[in-house]
Amino acid sequence: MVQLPEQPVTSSPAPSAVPTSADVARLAGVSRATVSYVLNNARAVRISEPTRRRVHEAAEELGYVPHAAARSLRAGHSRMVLMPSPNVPVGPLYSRFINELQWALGRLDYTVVQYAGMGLHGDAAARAWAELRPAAVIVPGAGLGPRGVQILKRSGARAVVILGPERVEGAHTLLLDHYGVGHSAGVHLLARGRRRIGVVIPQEPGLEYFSKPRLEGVRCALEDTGAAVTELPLAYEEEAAARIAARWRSLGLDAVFAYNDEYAMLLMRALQDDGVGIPEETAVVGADDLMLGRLLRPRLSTVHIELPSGHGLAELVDHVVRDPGSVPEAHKVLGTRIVHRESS
Amino acid sequence: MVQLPEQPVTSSPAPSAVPTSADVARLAGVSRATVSYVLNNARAVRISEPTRRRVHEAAEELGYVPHAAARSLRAGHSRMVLMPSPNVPVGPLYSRFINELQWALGRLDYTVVQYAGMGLHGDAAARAWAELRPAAVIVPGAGLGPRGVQILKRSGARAVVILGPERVEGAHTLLLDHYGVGHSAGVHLLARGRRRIGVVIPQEPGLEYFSKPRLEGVRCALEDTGAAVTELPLAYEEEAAARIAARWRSLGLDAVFAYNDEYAMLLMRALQDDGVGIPEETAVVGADDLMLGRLLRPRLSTVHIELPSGHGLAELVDHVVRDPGSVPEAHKVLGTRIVHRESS
DNA sequence: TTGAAAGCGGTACCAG
DNA sequence: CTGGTACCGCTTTCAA
Repeated sequence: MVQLPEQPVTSSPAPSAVPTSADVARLAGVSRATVSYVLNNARAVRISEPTRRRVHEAAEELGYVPHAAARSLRAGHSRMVLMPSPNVPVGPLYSRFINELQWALGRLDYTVVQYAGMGLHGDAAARAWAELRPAAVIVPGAGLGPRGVQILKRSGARAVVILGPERVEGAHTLLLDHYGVGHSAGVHLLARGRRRIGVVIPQEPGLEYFSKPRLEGVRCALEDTGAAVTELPLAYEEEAAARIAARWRSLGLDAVFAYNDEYAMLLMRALQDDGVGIPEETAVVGADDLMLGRLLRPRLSTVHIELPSGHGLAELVDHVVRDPGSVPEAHKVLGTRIVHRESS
Repeated sequence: MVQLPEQPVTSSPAPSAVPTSADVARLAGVSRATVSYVLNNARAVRISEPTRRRVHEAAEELGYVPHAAARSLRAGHSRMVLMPSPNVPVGPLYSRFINELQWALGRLDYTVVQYAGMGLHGDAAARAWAELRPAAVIVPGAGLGPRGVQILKRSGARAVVILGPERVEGAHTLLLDHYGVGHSAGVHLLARGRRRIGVVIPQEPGLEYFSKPRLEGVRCALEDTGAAVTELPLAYEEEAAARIAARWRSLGLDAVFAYNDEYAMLLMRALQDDGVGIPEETAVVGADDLMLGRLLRPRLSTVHIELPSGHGLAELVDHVVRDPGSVPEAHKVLGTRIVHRESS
């Protein structure tokens, strides 16, 4: 057997070439199989201590890092949980939830990956996600239909969990009850004796998925009560708020549901600057129960939203991955409750 | 040639098995090579129109989605940009920047992936990222040293860009000048005639990477001026702020730099509730130039931070990926400037 | 205890 | 114009 001089025997490794397990094997003087056994602590097979050491040293010296794609290709499955990142600005409430979820999934040994889809919609997006062959997909918001779910399932996703406004065939849905948010606010304002209620509609694109059901919830709460709803389009800018405030008295409203606490702060400030008394003249209710609501004067009444715990969702995902069908398309509804402070 | 009855000829496809390009080929009655050519619009090869149609139909019928791992394994490289997601709560400023960056990279045909590392630190984290063989890595914050950079580079990353407080050997660094944020605030308060300056230190874990350099910046600005700094540890809770406010006059401070606008709002509210005059008795300066600062009364002075445009950073990444070395370890410093309003 | 070899799913070269 | 085939890097039987 002739030794081909692929590389000079000097210790300088091939420059700018990514080391593979074969390189490690060569350097350690063993086979690739042995390298795999050692680095994965294979329990089914016993490798002598000197060999283990040589392999580890070789791996260390070369700076070897296994290739995840090759591994999961061979394994036929991965432990990746894919979460398309919403391309709308998300609030602090939601990002805390995401953080918690990621942490909990990490503890269950999943690799959580947020995927920036940029503008892909519906089935095209689903196809792009499916290319990564994730074990599970967690989709926030609307935009994924039954077809998309099927694409994901057919390409190996064991769990598809949707955090959205409505049930989707084939997926486990956690209903985010934005309708209920508006409903709570409406009921509350009604109980406080208000009858002409404004509802802020954010003009920022991407928020309509949330704002429309919230509006609908208010509408529904007021049905057959003699109270009326007025839509108030509002961009998140001081000037826009000032314009609304300037014509406030002509609107003749005695209450406003401001979509969330941040828009509530924006509008409340503009109203106060124009001398509108809160809550005497106009009651204000926000949503999300952020810290800033407690810091306003008067303190802001708000709709507290009970997101599922990231921990709980992580366990749901894990259950479904391990045994799809064991959890029966559980679509839970999430709680909302009014927090009455001083602004209403 | 005998036709083996692998499947009954009924249209029901193999259940619960992920279709591969081989399945598509079989169904279309062509070879895998042809399938690949058709689905990738290979320009070097001309495939007859009828064949193309058959392949597309077969792919459609099976719900075929290519396997990204297999593809990039074969190709030897990917167009993935990996961005470890910071496990500290990020503000709206930063998340807007991230969004913009993801969008811009998407336009350049990169697949942006945010990776939740959960608790992995330094080299271990770098190794976990390297397993995915990304074309580029964008690391926010500190925590990645030269060794980690080398691990990434050795495993094929063409670009490593760090958004952090200090230069790291081997990586392209964009210095986020938190030191400068504090410095701007200090200089401003000094110019307004303040001499005894408090600096809020958030107690939330993970924020020390930002708060320490900001504090240092204030310290440095006051050096040899006879002015003095007092550290004010503060958790993001009303009670904590109230406790500080209660002993405020005993602290004898005439100004405070509140880390950012949110902490500024928290503290300012507590001070006002205790009757401390702002800015007469105590000047308050925040940072980040958030909308909420403009909504406070008095309006909040703040340090505006000039983040790089996501677009610009995306182009930097792209340049480095296409020709590493063409961009000389560019470490740019980001601008800060004071926005003087009413609270100081 | 270790090594040889067969694939996982795609791509791209080379023949036909 | 299309089919055969050799890889990419890794795991995992099966033999030695």
